Amino acid sequence: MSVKHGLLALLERGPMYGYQLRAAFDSATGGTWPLNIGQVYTTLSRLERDDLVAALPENDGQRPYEITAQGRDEVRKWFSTPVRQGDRPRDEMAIKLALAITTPGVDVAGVVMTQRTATMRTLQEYTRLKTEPGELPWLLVLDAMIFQAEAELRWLDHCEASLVRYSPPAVPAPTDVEVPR
Amino acid sequence: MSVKHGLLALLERGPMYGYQLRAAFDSATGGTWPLNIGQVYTTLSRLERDDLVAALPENDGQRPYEITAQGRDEVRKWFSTPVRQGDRPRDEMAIKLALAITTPGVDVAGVVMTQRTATMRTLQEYTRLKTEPGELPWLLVLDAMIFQAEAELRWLDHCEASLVRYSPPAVPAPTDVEVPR
DNA sequence: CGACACATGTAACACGTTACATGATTTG
DNA sequence: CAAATCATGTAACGTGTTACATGTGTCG
Repeated sequence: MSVKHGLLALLERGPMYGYQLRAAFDSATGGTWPLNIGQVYTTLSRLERDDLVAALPENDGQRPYEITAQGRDEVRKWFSTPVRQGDRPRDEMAIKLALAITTPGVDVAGVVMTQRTATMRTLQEYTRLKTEPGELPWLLVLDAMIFQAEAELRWLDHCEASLVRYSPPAVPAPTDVEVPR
Repeated sequence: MSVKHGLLALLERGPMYGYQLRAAFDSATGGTWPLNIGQVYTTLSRLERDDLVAALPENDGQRPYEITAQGRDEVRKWFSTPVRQGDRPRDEMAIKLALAITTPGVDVAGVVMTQRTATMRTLQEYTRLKTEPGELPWLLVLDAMIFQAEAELRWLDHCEASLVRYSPPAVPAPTDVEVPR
């Protein structure tokens, strides 16, 4: 529902057409989740169908939309309702790890390490982006991504530690035992 | 793709039928993202179509599926490939906040506060669940949720602080100024 | 002119959710 | 027997992605 409500919120600033909406969305979120132009049009059609936006007369090949009263209601509701845990999509990494543990023949530590490397790289890229100038909304989005990536790293480390405790190494550490010869 | 790959990974333990798969998935993830039974069947059909699983002969009204060699390949690939930032769904809260800032007439601090309360409650529930016994996979999933919620809380506080700096209160704090009477 | 950006749209597909229909088995 | 649980499946819908088709305007 992020795209639907996002476009709707953008239209509260005034009528806009598809391309403008995409540009505005991408700019507000700093291009973190670039919007496919095709989806803008399909979403606008659905919003129009539900009477949340209305098409204005075509002009110069451009087809601006304006938000309706019902659309404004929807936006107000969106902003005043928190995102609940149940609304969120499944956390793929959490699922992957949970299943990796109980799937025979999977190198769980490897899975953790691979993800750690990838997330680390992502975090570095975000940190680099932080040094560049930007508007407040985009800076906060960036911070959200950074906080999230840091949390994932902490979690991965925590998992690594738990796994060691859970399944001690199959091959014991070498000791000073007499070897028959 | 979490469901598709999740079911596939479960089938590596041995053939299972729909109901078993749902139970196994829910148990592994501690019921955090309960699986709709309808989706299990539609997903199984698609997996069968793609030759990642094969249906075994029906028995007692139960229709178990077994994973194919191609399916095993897919699972191996899933476990050895990290979840990239671009794979993740859009962060609805981040989008909401970014747009709230630039949408006229929105009480941004209110949006932050509402979310903070909701996330706080969620975190408390997770902390309570932590005190109950559980298997390692589910405990780690729970930890992932906790780390995530904590990160969101930190982010929300960070946003609140940034917003104060960005737009100082319209009504200045009361001072000891002479009031005409 | 040719390439590129702007602009709109459609079709097909993947994934996920909900609701519904159907039947077998178990249990109070 | 009636209700609940187990078990399978289908249909319809919502959301999102990709690819494709089409046309206009601008600029080197």
